[in-house]
Order: sequence, then structure tokens, then C-alpha cells
Amino acid sequence: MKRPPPSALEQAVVVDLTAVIVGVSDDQPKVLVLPRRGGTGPLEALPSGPLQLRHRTLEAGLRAWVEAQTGASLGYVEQLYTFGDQDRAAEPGGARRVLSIGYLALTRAAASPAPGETEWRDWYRYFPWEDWRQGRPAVLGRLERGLRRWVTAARAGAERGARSERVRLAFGLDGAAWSDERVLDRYELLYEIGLVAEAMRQGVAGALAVDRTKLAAQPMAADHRRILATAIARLRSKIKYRPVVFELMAPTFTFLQLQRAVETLAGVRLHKQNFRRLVSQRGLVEETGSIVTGTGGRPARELRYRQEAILERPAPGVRLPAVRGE
Amino acid sequence: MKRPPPSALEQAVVVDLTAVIVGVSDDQPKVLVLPRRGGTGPLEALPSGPLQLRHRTLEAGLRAWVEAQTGASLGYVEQLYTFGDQDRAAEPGGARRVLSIGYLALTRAAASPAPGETEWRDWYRYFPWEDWRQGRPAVLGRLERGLRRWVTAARAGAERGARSERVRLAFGLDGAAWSDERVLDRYELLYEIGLVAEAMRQGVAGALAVDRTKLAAQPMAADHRRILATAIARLRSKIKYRPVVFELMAPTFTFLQLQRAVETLAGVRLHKQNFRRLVSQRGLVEETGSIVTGTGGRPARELRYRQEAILERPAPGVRLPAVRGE
DNA sequence: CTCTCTTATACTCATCTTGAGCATTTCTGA
DNA sequence: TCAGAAATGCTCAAGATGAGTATAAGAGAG
Repeated sequence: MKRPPPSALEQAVVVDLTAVIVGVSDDQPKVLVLPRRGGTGPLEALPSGPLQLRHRTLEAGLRAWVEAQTGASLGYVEQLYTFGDQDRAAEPGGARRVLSIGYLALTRAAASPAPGETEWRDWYRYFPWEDWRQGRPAVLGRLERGLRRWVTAARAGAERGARSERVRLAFGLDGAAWSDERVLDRYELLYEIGLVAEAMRQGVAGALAVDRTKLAAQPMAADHRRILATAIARLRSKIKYRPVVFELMAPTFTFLQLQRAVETLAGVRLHKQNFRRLVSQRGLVEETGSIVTGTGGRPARELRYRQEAILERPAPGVRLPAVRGE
Repeated sequence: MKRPPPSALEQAVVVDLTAVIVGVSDDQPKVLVLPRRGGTGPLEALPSGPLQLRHRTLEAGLRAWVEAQTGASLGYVEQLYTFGDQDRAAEPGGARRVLSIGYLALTRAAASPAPGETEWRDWYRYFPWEDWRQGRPAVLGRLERGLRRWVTAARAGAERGARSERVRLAFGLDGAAWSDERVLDRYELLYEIGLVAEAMRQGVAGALAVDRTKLAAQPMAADHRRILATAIARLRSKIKYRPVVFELMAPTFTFLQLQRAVETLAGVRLHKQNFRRLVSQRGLVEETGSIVTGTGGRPARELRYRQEAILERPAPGVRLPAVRGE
């Protein structure tokens, strides 16, 4: 076994625990950020901190940091991904390797003012092309030009074909469908091409020399926008097969409020009657018996989440055509 | 911001990259293991090695280790999860914290003999209760007794109710449906109760004092069985919405071979005609034009995977009831 | 007090998609 | 030549979905 003695080639490692704390308010998806942090310049950052000896588990460490930095304690938490590219998240000075473990946390607290020095920010501020609720977002036009320039910059042939397919799939061009879940694919592609500010900071080879002000959307510190993209992608995917939306809702709500929350996260509009049918058929909610007025129209029935829901069915998900015994 | 000076409370960290390399042969799901490794006793381990300075990315580090330990180079690779519980994967001596990042790799090579000192092992050897292809596995009977004992060991009331629900859901008892994807839930529950050997090693509080030979199935080194459970769960889930099976198939195959591969991974039997309909409707395969004889019956058409498949549709997945403009 | 706007709810309907089988076809081996 | 084992083709009844149409019932404007 070619296993060298430990420590021979190893490197000092700092493990950074980073949280994407999501909430919904005013029909907008919100994420908790630290507006700026000493040293990193005027960039917004996600709450994070290094793993320490006293943290028994990674998740415990994350919860401790978030509590220290925001005063809020987290409910639903889920690990997302561990990033560790040497050239995308080096420590200033580059002495130690930085590993960042990203987490997604869901909270109902976005309606209240953000605690401490934090702010709730609309996540589409960082990813304006992801919001299709009002139809195709305008930014996409500008991005598309940059993307096509990158495709044609390749010599015709295999490389160009590959680039073209990648762009087509990620951004739903030339007849391909837009997929709300490819948030990370899109961000990574833009990074690679050099269309986001983070790429310029890290000096990506071939980064387009575009005026900073024209670079796509609001950047974040370190690789935090990448982690946020991962979180959005995961949440958009999960919302379709697990009842996670309810983690973001008040204890009681109406069908429309629930629908708006889902639309907000998925970035698309849904068909009202069918959404209602879907939710009630799945048995995910039950009526409280009360009626909510002031909806701007006919009063709505008040609903609450049915805890027992998950217990009953094996949780939707795409099923395989199983058979009993054959 | 309560961010202490770096290094104050930090701990030396070793990052271990661990690979679950999966293949299918003889209608069995195989995983590549190192039969035993010096120091860790007679336990089987997954290929793994520490992250080093020379590894530009985590995935590159993993590939390098696997190549060094097995001589094989990996194709499809996907990060699974990062484990870092202090009490489940301490270094011998406990001086440094061990973080293990698990990866899932898929290969067509399982048909060939395992390279180097490695062995291909049927994964149901470690999780016999996960194989429902021949109907409900017999081990479940024995496990069920242990599970129910744990439930009734709690004082009646909230705690007992919670335990009961957890067992019911994870193992599909008392009317709940068995879900092929809850592999990790099941393993974690067994660990917690003390029904797997790993729990005894780590001295889980309240681990049932059961004769070692009766503990559920074959254990592995460190937390490798936990990582394997994560891999199986992920693969079983992914197979339903991404065409990953093809990474495990030979370049050409028949419908039945494809079906057997899926059954092997999912651990269930499928309805032949419906499986065929599903696969062909999705446009995932195309006929090569050849015919395969020696199938034991009527000859079958030879198929190959259609690369273009993914490009066309937005990849199945459960859809939300979207609407155009409203 | 009535009319208009807006949202909430009820239903309908034509398609698709699924789960289960039955019926044929075509090799291999006894 | 026949039985057995697959491979393929089709059918059918339920359900799930996508798109609407039709009412019902507050809030405000006038």
C-alpha cells in the first residue's frame, strides 16, 4: 500500500463552517448576510467561523458560530457541500489551506429585523437571472451575449460544440428548457468564463476584460456566492420532494401564502388551482377552522402543516416501476 | 462580531478522502475494499488517504489516492458528505481531529478482477437488510426484535412514541412502506441502538450487550460503513432522476441487463414490461441494430446509451405545476 | 348601497402516466 | 418436435396533470 507516513506532505488546514440562512418575507427569498467584514473589503459575507476543538460535531460548530454572530438559533440545518479548491479560497497569504463546509438553514424569522450586525438580503440580488416570476429576466439578454462570445471564441469543432451544449443546457438557450435547479451550473459557468466579479479577483485565465460595473450582479466575499448558489439549487430541488417549505412558513397560512413562498424560492409562477389541488391531495395541510380576511378578495381558509403527513406515504419522489413478487 | 483570533481554539485537522467505488457484476452491486490494513485490525476499509498540499482540488486528491492504492483511474465521481463527529472517527490517540470527506465513484470495471490488494465485495454483505430482491430479507426479523426492544425500553409517553415512529418509518414496520432510499437512516438508527459492531467499538451509551456474532452484518474500519450507507442512499435516489446507471454498464447491453443493474442497486425487483416502456419512452437508449443471442430465450436487441438524451428534456424530476404567464 | 376588483374555491375535461397483465414470438436444450 | 425462458407487443383501468371555466365573497370607490 503506497500510503506515506502521515504528516509528510500534509498541510495545515482551517475548516470554515459557513451558513446559508434562508427565510421568506414580503414574497422575497431572503438570506442572512454580514454586510461587510474587516479586512475583506466592502464585500458581503455569509455567517461563518472556523471549526474548533470544543465543537463535538460539525453541525454543532456551525450552530455555535451562527448563534455567536447573529444571536439567532437555528432550526432546520442540512449540510450542502465541502469546498476546498486551492485557488478559489486561499487564506490571505496562502499559508494554510481553507476548507469550507457549507450548510443550508431554514428559518421563519426573516419577517423580523435581522439580528446583530446582520442584514436580510433578497437572494436574487446575487443571482438576478434566477428570478423568472415576472417572465424571462432582462439580465439574461446581456449574459447571453457574453456566453455566445465565449462559445464562438473556441475554434470550431469539438471544443466549440462542447461549449455550445454546456451553455445551451445551463441557460436554456436554443430550444432547451430552463431548469430552475441548475443554479450552481450557471454560476460556475459564468465564473469560468469570467463574467462574475469573483473570477476577476482570483484571476481566472481568460476572464473577460469587462468593466466591473457590467459584471453580473452583486458579488460576495471569498467563495460565498458559490455556496449560496449551492444552497439555492439544493433548496429548489428539495422543495419538490420533501415538505421543507413549511420550515419557512408561519404556523398558520393560506394556500396563496404557501404558493407565494414556493414561487419565491423556485423563481417561477405556478398555476393556482393546480397548486392547491397538489397540496391538498398530498395531505400536507389541514384547515384550522378559522378564516383569514383582508386577503384583498374573498376570505381564505386558514391552514396549518400536518406533521403526520410524512409518516404516511413513503415521500413522493420519482418511483421505479416496482413489482411484488414476479 | 465575536470572532476570536484564528488559532486560539483551533485544532489540528487531518482531512481524509474516502472513496466508495461502485460497480455491478453478476447481478450484484460491488464495492472496492482493502481487505485489511495494518493497525486497524482485521477490518475491511474503503480506499482513502489524507488530503495533501499537492492536491489542487479535493476531487483531484481523491483520484490520486485511488490511483495509488488501486491502480485504477476513476470516471464518474461525486462528493457525498463530510463527516467530522469527534467521537466517531478519532485518530488513534485522539490527538488530531479527523474529517472524512466521502465520495461516490462509478465504474464499469467491476467485471474485471480487483486491482492491487483490493477486492470487489457485494455491498449487501454489509447491509443484508437492504436486499429485497428475493422478498423481505430474513435478517429483518432478527433486527425487528432488537428495534422493538429499544422502543419498549423507553418509558411510555413522548419518548417512546418518537422511537416507535422512527423505527416504523426507517424500517417500514406497522404498515409504513419500506423506502429503498433510507439506507443511512437505518444504519444510523442501528448504530444508535448499538446493533452494529461499530457502535460497540466506540462504546455507544446503552449499546445492547449482544454477542458479537449476532450483531448485524459485516462491519468496516472507522466510519466506513457509514460512508458506504451514504453512498448507497445517494445512488438509489439519483438513479431515479439522472441516467447514472449507464456509468455502470458496458457500452452495449440489453433491456434485461439494464433492468438487472437497476434492481441490483435499488435492491428491489421491477416489472419487466413497464421498465422497458419507461426506459424507451424517456429516449435514454437506442438500438445498435445488432441482436444478442444466448439470452436463454428469444434473442434481444442490443442497446446503447444515447448521450443526447439529457440534452433534450430538462431531466425528469418531480415538477411543480408551472404556468406560462398568468 | 351598489358596482368593480381581487382573491378564494369548485369543478370539468382532455391528456398523460402508471401499475398489472395477457398474448405472441423466437431462441436453446432435451 | 416440444417445453422452457426470454423478449416484445398491446391493452386497460386508475390516477395524476395541465388548462381552464364558473362562482362566491370581502374591500373600497363613488
